[in-house]
Amino acid sequence: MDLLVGVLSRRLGVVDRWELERLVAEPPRHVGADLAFPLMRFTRGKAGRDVVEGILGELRESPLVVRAELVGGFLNVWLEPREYSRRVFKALSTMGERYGAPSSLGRRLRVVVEHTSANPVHPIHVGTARNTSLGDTLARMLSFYGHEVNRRFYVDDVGAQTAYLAYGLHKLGGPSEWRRLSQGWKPDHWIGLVYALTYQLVELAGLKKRIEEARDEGGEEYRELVSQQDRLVSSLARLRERHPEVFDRLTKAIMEDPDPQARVYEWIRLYERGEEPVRGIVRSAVEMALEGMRQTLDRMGAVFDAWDFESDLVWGGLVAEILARARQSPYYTLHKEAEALDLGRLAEDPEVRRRLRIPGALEIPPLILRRSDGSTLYTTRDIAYSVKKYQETHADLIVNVVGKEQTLPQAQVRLALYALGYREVAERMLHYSYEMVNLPGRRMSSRRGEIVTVDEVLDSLCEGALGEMQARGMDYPQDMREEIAEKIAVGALRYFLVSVDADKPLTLDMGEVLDFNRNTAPYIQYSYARASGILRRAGQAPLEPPSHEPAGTQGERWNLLKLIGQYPYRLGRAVAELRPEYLVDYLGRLANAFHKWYDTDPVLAEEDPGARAYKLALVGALRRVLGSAMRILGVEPLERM
RNA sequence: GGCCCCGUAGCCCAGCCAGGAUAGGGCGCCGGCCUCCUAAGCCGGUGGCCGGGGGUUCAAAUCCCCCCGGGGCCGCCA
Repeated sequence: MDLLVGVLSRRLGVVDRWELERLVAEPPRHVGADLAFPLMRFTRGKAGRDVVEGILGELRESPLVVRAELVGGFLNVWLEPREYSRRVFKALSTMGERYGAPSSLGRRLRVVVEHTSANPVHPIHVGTARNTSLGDTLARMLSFYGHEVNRRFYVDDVGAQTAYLAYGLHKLGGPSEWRRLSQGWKPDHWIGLVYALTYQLVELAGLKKRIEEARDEGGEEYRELVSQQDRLVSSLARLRERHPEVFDRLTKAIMEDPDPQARVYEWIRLYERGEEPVRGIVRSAVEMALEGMRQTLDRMGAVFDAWDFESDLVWGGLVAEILARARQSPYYTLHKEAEALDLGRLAEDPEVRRRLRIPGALEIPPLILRRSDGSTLYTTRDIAYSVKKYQETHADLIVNVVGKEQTLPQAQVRLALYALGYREVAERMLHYSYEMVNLPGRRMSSRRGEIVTVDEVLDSLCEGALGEMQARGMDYPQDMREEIAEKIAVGALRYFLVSVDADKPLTLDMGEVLDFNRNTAPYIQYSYARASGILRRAGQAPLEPPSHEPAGTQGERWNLLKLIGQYPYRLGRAVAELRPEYLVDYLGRLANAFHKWYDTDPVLAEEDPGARAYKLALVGALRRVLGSAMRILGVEPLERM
């Protein structure tokens, strides 16, 4: 690959290696070559003939090439397996565990990856799990590649949701009483229940009032309100079953409150101003939720360098600073009496759109910064947060893993930053968007308390893995079986969630994920376990580069070797384009090539000592590459399964 | 209504940005392979107007235009 790109670059006068590298392809099977390159676009006209001859001549001189020819505009190259093998093993031995990463990075980038940032009022659900899987995988990819990565979780504790939660919790007593009531519950699950109950009860109280008022008039509106009430009541009835004591106490307390809705709105403002006791109550509530969420994130293998509280941006004055700047800005405007930025004009500049990656013809409505009651909006605080992320890290790239549905607000944040003079920040921000995760036949709603949590999904996957092990008669001790099942479950979920283009909606069919159907984490883990088994039985240190390569580096063995040699390029592309699914695709191919070879060419039964040593080294190389790519994807390599 | 994303076998997906060889995988279905390194594996078979139409090009799944279908966004929510 390096050779080919080098020769092409010289002969074609193309300086951008990346441009050439991306075009190097796998030739169709009927050709039988090892590498292919579409030359036709570079060699139009007669002048091309000399260039082609030059390329072919130079390639043929290399010890790495046995054959090179031009067919139908394609440059096809056949590699010399022994020489190729020598080079791959050399790279493996010099790079060691870092094989796959570049030996010298052009420039080590500082990258912020903000991900997950789930609302601290309920457990993490499967949609968020996609965010976590993508974000953590991107971070691992970049970090393995040699970049400096800073992983951040944005705690969205300002606004209506935490106010509802805190208001409800307050009605139940203080933190010690919360602990008592949540005995036997995972903290975030209990929090999620209290949040859903509080939200619906407050809603119900408001509804009752409106029904009272509309009673005399009757008619369509009245009937609509009553049917809304019926839906709420039946939803509440389902929630009561989960925890009758909490339900009864909350219902009593909230219904006694003359105007719960107004109380909650008041709490939003009080918290934003940082006033006690609301401040303390909200913080304790959020801490409790985070405690539970952290357990789940640990389970998924996602760790963070920083937990940034939204409220700190408000209390610390950064939000006020943004507002002050906005008032000085030519884009400042009043939108129906609320302070706003009119970014439409700025967004018309094609140069700005390009630099800030504003999609297509996306129209930019005015961005409200502050409600008429003086409280700020999420997006306003997000502008401040972006500034903070940059000020603390001076990152070259700030990746925000945020759902697709926030495309507009994300674009508004970048434009606002640009308009307010934070141009560097704006240009370095990347909205890494991903589509929703659907569940067949279920609509999730955290307000109704109807969500499918990551914990449930992992438990269920764990059970499935245990069942499979049982069916296969694995006689490992119980605790070992459970440990393996857990690693399979986490791997299966993470692998699945990053396996398809983030732009595509994903349907998480529990049956399908449990099926472990093909290019799945367990398939890869199984390959790793197989390779480990061979090396274990061989009882020797793997990856000693063989003193000589035996003849017969061909067929399945050759395919496997070629794939192992491709790891640096595959990983390089995945990192450059931030596409973890490339790695998933690669792992699937690699594991498949190994299984094919495994089935046709025994390692341990090989009688020729040189050949045996070589095969063992190949297994060792495979195992290292598998392990490396798996760890990047957050899939635990398993010695046995 | 405006805008964004998606549409490739019965089902799921890669390829599209940066056009090139006979459009690749997987699941499912049918049929094979365990006296031998883990059968969560391997082999064979089955299945495609690449949503539809037009255009650009020597060449279109890929680029442009129109249309259809699915999802999302357009809030003093997040």
